[in-house]
Amino acid sequence: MSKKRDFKNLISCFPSEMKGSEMSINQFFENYLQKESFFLDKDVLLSSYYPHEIKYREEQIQEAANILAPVLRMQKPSNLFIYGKTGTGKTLSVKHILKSVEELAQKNGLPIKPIYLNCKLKRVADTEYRLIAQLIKEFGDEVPATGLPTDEVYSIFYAKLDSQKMTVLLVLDEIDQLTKKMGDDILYNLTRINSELKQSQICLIGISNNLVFAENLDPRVKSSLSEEEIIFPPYNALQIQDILRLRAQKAFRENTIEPGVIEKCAAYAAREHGDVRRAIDLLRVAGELAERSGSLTIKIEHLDEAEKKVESERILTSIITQPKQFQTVLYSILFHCPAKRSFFTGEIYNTYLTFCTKEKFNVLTQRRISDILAELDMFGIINAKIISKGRYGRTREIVVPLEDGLISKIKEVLEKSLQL
DNA sequence: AGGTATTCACATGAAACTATTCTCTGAGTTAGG
DNA sequence: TAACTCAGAGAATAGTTTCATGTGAATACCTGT
Repeated sequence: MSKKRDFKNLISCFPSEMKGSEMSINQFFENYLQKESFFLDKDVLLSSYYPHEIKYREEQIQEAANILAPVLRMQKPSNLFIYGKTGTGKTLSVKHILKSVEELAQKNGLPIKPIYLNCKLKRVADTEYRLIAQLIKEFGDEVPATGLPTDEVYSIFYAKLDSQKMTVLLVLDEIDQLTKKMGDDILYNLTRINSELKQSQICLIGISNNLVFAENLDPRVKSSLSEEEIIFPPYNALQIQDILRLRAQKAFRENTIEPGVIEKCAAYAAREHGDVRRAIDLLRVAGELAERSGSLTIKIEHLDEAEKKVESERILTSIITQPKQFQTVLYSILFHCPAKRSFFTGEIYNTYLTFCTKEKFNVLTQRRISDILAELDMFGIINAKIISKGRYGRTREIVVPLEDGLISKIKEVLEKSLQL
């Protein structure tokens, strides 16, 4: 995806009269090669990068390690629950611990199996069935994607798990997504697994970025799931600066970043509840933009530009991955934009109706549109606030917070996708 | 003037339905011995 | 008789519909001054 984009940008750098001439392409590539890149190692700034040390999380890691340590003596550790906003290093820290547990286990020949699953991944672990199916896969077996009763899958899993003595450390990342969709029966079943097993045991580690997640759980589940809890506080601006500097040192050549850039980048992220991932992403994009524009250093302008770009790209990608009806509804909203920026549910439903009849799409009920609007709000594409207009009813007041340029870009994308 | 009852236009919840994809099972069919 | 084919029953899942109930405050209506 991003490679494609890079390529497009490369091409658009040509003066148009040179396009198609082979000489100039060679020339261009040669120049490109000769010019020193900003980046020493771009991977450091990718979300897949795995740092050796995790700064400002020593305390939490130590605590988690204390709780999980009994596993090395083949005792069952308490189930653990980890809270913290996005980009506060939860996943990274847990993976870090898992890795060292795994290494130790391997060295000493202990039968410990750490498993990490992200419950948000669509079609991987976002339902009860798939979660168990994925676990079975971890044990090197396959189970059909559908057609089997869930209990059947459970018993296969039990058989697998109990076939030899072992301790499983099961990490469920974004566990709130699981219960949001399926209810907390799944968690209840998971916590009960241990009583079904004869020789093996399983220790659950739940990760959630919803701080009040456990509050609305079944009390039985809650007590057994969160025997221990760790909270990951958000990083403050200074800490983010420090982390960014560390990464930047590895990623960029010396003296490529102008003073103030890191500080501003950190400030952006601190504003977004201390999300470091976001900050790192921002820095990378700023670097790419600076390099492309031929600048010698990364300036604050590049950072500002990067922020816009990251945001609009986030929105565009989330739009194109949505189903047709979502796009249709969004198009109905944007239809009157930017002339009009605020709408009520009824208005949108009406434009949606006329639009659908005109294009011969099948029409959904208002009930469904209401849900779709709520979801669009969650994505941050629109701002929907429920207001009461007194005698004139209760409705969502929908505001489109996007810039005009982005709106027309989105419209373009939607028209292509809906084949208008 | 002040209080309360209504009323609107949806929001929100739960359950049921639809279509798709896939497995499992058992009856019927076929080919080889 | 073993192997193969194929239809039908059952499941999981995503997306949706149907039905029922909830809701905040501007207005209509009433009450007492």
